[in-house]
Amino acid sequence: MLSQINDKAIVHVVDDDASMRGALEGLFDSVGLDAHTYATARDFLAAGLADKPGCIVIDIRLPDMNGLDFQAQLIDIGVRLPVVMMTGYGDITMSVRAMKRGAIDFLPKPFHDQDMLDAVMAAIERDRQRRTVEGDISQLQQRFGTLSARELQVMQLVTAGKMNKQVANDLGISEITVKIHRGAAMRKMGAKTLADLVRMAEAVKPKG
Amino acid sequence: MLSQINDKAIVHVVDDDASMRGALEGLFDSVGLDAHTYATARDFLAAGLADKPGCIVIDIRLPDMNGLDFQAQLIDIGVRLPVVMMTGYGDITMSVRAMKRGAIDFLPKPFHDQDMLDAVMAAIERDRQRRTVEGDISQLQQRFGTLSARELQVMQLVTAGKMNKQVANDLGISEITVKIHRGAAMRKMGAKTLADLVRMAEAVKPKG
DNA sequence: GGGTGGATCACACCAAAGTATGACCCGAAC
DNA sequence: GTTCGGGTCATACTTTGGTGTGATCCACCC
Repeated sequence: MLSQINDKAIVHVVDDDASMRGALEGLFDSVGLDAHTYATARDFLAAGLADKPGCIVIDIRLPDMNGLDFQAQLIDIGVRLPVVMMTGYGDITMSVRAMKRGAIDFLPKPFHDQDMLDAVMAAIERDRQRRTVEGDISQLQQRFGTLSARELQVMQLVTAGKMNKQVANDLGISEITVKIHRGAAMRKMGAKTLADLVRMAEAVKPKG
Repeated sequence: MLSQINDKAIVHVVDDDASMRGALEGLFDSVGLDAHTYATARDFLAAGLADKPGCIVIDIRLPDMNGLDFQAQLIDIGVRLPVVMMTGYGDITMSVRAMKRGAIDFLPKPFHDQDMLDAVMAAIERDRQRRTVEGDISQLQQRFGTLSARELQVMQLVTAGKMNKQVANDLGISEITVKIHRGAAMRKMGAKTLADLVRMAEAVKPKG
């Protein structure tokens, strides 16, 4: 799970045109990128590699599904791989829709190899950064998971700025018990100071 | 400065076509939006309204400047108004470039009135949200400005999790002096608790 | 030259935080 | 039924935090 961050990035190419698949595979190989190709959206999903680091290059015209719909579906099912769209017959409306949904680039065919490489490199970099940030947060969330119900309550009130006695009052328990839970929360979270704990609480909160 | 947040949003329309300017002005008026129109990029800049809330609708073809270059220039000179591009002859490459630079939408002419209104409404909302967030931060930064050099140093070390005696050691002063600066910083920043102060420090830091 | 504000520090005192020891209750798991 | 973890609490103690009073020094400004 955490090792994914160090996995080598994979470039997934989804295009019904076999010659294009071959050309792109050769292009990515030539710069040392690991490329997987698929003729259909279904093939990509069946491969089960959607959680690994990398990005996905999608042609607008696919046998089983419109490329834009595929992009939307990926978002729906939680696949966060950055998308590079390409097409031979697209129009402005399509490109704008893809970009609004967060596509890294939208390349009309024929494109220059370098443009595709630039887009893919940017996509991989974005994916890497996202995984780094989310990895840190999931690590924190994991630690949060080790907190007991009481410890979590106490921690929330403490990081909100309340004093031990206020927390005790709010929870209907004694101050000494609050201190115990507070200390336990600090230990479990790996926070050496209250400032650390506050930052941890802030980092996890906005996520959801 | 802060009152801008409550100012009414202005929709700036930059298009060399007088009939289009008139049509858009009528469209925006019809939904209660305050519209200003300009024939050239220069005219817009001369109006000096770039800091007020709102958004800007730009035609790709302008007399004095390409619309994409205008968009890039706005970014360069720090105008953060959300951009809606429109064009009668654009291609995919243009639309992608505009979207990569953060345009809200890119509408080929002729467009449906509703599409333009949707884009402008989304642009105004984004502008509003940005101003809200940045307003909060600038308010904090203003308070930071009232801190003396020592108070700022102490606050930074304190929010980093150091104890008063550690801060005293780091700065080569006595602990009692640290307490005084610390208390002054709390008062000036309007922080009732250390947790508040930590959050303020966090909110200002990532901005830069 | 007197006023202002920043920085420094001491002394004293109280409030709050943090820790250790020991204890009890309870439910779930073995 | 015994063990284990969570939750509860008390007593006692030390360390930090926070405030007030009073004071000195210095730079700057009118």
